[in-house]
Amino acid sequence: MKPARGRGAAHDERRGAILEAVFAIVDTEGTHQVSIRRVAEQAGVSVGRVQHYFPSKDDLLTAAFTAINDRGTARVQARLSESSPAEALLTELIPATDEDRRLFRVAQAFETHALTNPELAGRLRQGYDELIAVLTAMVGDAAKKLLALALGLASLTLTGNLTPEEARAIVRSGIEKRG
Amino acid sequence: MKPARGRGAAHDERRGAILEAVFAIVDTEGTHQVSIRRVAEQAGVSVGRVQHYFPSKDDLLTAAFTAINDRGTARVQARLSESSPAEALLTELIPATDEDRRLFRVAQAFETHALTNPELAGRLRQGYDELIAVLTAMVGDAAKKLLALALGLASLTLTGNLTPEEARAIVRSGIEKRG
DNA sequence: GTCAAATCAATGCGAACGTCTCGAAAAGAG
DNA sequence: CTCTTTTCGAGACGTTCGCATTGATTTGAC
Repeated sequence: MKPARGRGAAHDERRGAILEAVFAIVDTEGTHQVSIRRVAEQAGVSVGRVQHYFPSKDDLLTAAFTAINDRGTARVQARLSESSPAEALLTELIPATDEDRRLFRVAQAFETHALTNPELAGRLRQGYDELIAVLTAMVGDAAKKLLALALGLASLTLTGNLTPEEARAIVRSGIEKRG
Repeated sequence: MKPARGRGAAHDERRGAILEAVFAIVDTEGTHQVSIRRVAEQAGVSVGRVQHYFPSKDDLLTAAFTAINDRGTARVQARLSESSPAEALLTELIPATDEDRRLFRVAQAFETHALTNPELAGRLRQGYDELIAVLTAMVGDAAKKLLALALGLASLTLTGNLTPEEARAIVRSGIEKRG
């Protein structure tokens, strides 16, 4: 019936593989190149399978946006038990490895996309609000300022104007001055 | 001959009108909706005219990117003669009016687009480097930090997590602490 | 005036697009 | 086993895309 679907795991696996293909395309070729056919080709599956798991292109893009958002918040949540939470949290917002760069580039692409989509815009804003709330509990009124600093540093790191090391050093200096 | 083109002014005027149509579409519907036909419709001209002024879609998008970049730097340059240049410069990086929001949304869209286009990426990086150089002459080593702060605040303003007033107040506080 | 260049509307082409339908596998329930 | 449901590959549909071509009109140089 409803909860049948194979063994259950295969379902999520195949869904995830399709979303991975979306991320790969967005990262290397930009959101413009995302099409059902192109995604199917990248994932090495048929168009029919993509349509089965994501009935419309909008469903596909929305799911991809959600997955990226979840991955980002998971990344942040994983740092909340650290000894120095604020610093760990903020440095986690700076892309360091190539894999990080991929995640951030894709995230930025979807964030831009979300600005012209009311539903996604709402979720985007809510995600940042939650992050601000968590940070405020740690560092008080400086939360928004530190978050903005980290976001700006991440952006300048993606463009190549800053190295990840520079960016993280600046984040740390920002916390020390006004933790 | 070459420099003939009507009275000269008409040429640039019509070119500019087409680019304005691109901006309007990017702002309200996103970069995905930009097509030759859609731009022509938005501008109220024929497809042929658009093709005449911009032989390929890539030419059109590159010209739009350049125009947005120039508009942004012009905005910044206009502030360089102020009494308190650093603050004026940085607050100029925060969108306040609806017109500002439009400019920044379009700029962010093109910036994201540039991340997957080597040529545009180079120009984007160079633009920020020049801005960093100007700021460094004003406030020293704090330049990168302040620029990142302003960029992050602009981003959070676009998402609606901050009001322009909040953002500008935070920029000012950042300059005072470590001008 | 002549004439070449610039301008631009109209139209067609091939490709790619999102979506739908149909039927065949595959798999779990009974 | 049978049967129902899920899975999904193959193909066609109508639309829209970027781009090229064609020819008419306008324009400035002379």
